[in-house]
Amino acid sequence: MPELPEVEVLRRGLNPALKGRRLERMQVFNASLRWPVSEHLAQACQGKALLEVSRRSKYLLFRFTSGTMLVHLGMSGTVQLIAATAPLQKHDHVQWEFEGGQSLRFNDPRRFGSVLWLSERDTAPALNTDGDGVNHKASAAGDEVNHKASAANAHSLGRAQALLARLGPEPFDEAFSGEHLFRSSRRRKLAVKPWLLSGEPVVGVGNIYACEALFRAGIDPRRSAGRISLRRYQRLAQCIVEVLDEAIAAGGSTLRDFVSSHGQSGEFQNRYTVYASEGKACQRCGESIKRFIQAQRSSFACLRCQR
DNA sequence: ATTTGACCCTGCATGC
DNA sequence: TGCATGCAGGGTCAAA
Repeated sequence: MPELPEVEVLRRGLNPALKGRRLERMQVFNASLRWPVSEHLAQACQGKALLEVSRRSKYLLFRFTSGTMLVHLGMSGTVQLIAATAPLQKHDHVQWEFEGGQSLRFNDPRRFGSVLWLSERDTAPALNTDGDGVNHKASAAGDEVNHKASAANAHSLGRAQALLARLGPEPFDEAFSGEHLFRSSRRRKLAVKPWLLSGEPVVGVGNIYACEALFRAGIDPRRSAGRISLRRYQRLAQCIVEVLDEAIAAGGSTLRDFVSSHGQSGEFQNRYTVYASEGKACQRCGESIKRFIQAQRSSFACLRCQR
């Protein structure tokens, strides 16, 4: 479901409702997500005030006074504001009850999502993931009963840090530009579309918006990243920002199940030019839109307009 | 060092 | 109606 625009729409909906409120209780109904939800997570954030909901890439970051909770929605995850007493739905896995009766629920049929914790100490500085990973492997190998719980906790902690440490620039940051795309792509043979999806040159761009941005920029998704000119990358960078901006303004894309924190559907799916449009006429030239597979993902393009 | 393909899991649409 | 198949917005990981 969620690429950057959808996650950003959620973030914007959550802040007015939850910012500044104390978290009274966190309940885990099903801990088996992408990684097990740490048993210590609830204990770490309960009773703390939520300072702000922010976003990095496709991760929602709930900044508490004591640390940060990271929520990733995977393919099918949603978070919804709801009354704490509302009946549980199928695939509701986690609930956070805030003061004043406002609650947030995490629902995810496919369970590709994750809920992880970063303690205050590790939140701000420390991008020192190397030493971290080694330590946790060592302690997990030791595996005494006494240390089991803390090792599991430390592991999920290192996990969150590692996820954030590897990310490329945000598309709306100054660090992101055509020059950046051009420089970081030299000698890369990988096709430009899977390269964009890798999160290395830019984060938050998923399958839909990669297809749409490449169409706007007139670039064939199959072209090697290293064989695209600076001029064309400048255009692409601009198109990526444009597409994401427009999608956020439209409330995101609702293909199956995406809804905002208040249950609103997005509208951007009505403005796709190529995504999910196989066989339709290209809006620019009338040629039939083609679908093909790259890195196990569907790509859509007009092969006359995109070179 | 890059790049690939298998895999994580459920739900839905399609065709037989 | 049931059943098998293929597909889906995310990402990790081992192996080539």
